[in-house]
Amino acid sequence: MYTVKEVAKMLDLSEHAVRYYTDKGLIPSILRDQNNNRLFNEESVNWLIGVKILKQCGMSIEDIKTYAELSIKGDSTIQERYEIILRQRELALLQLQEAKSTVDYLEAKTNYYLNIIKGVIADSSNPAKWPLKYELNEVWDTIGAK
Amino acid sequence: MYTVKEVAKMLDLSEHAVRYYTDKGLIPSILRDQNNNRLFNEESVNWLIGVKILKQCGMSIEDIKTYAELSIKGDSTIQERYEIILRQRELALLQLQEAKSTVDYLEAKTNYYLNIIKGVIADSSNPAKWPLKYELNEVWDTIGAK
DNA sequence: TACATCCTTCGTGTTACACGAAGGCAAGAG
DNA sequence: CTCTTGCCTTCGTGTAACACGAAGGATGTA
Repeated sequence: MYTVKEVAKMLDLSEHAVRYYTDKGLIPSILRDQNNNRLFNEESVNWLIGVKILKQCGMSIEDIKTYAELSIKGDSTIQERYEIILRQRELALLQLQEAKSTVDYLEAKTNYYLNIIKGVIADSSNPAKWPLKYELNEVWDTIGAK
Repeated sequence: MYTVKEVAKMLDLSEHAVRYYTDKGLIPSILRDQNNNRLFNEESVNWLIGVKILKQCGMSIEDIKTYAELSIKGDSTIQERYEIILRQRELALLQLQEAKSTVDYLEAKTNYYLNIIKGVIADSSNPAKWPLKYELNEVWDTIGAK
């Protein structure tokens, strides 16, 4: 049996977050002691782990709750759960693509700055007047145009 | 000269977002007509493009504002801007790693469900009692353990 | 007994907008 | 010359997922 503080430390979550999850009904097996303090047994800890993982996958609290409720209902909901995970996977793939473009863009931008700092681009014409446009012309047009 | 509606459509932003950015001071060159309507010239549009890109890179409005203000100051701030972009690149790399793990996890989970649905795992012992733990034992322990 | 430490609930603050209300201005229809 | 339409404005509240702090109860120790 663990307290909020203990599970928070165990799972590297904030105590606020742990209370928030329990209050939102994401940990159905949560217990209370005689002073109304939250108590986590092994099952509750496992639920919390599941919630944490699905959150890291980008699922909203609402969706996680839906998914958890389906899990409780048992095998008859497996198809439905599968479809939720499928949709989430599609989202994750999109996010992966975006993360890649972002890294590419920022790499190009660091190189752009490195060149300026090293003096490779000696003539920075009129940067004070069009600072962002200047960068856009140099970097964004080549990278941001995909 | 473009109205809010026009730039919003041009850059695929919501009108709400465009007004929000101007109100936050991210578009210093923004103009107003005699009826106080926002008007965007080419410079303002370029600023807006820059803001949009940095937002996609995961920068907060505050950080974008800081960066924009440095840009206005001119060449003397190049080093500082470079360091901001460097830090942002580190963040982006982290996010890329997370995105990869998330995709991996969700791929494994879809396969897990596919196996169940295809009946490969015939004995689902006591899933109603430990639904999430069941999944955790099957999938998370292998993937989530990194 | 006093204090420190844990827990609780409750209420507000945060970010980056979304949304709707209420109203100003201009142009075309009748 | 009004009426409607359509754009724009500001202002105010709602949202997600917590963070944070206040106020207060129960417990343990000096």
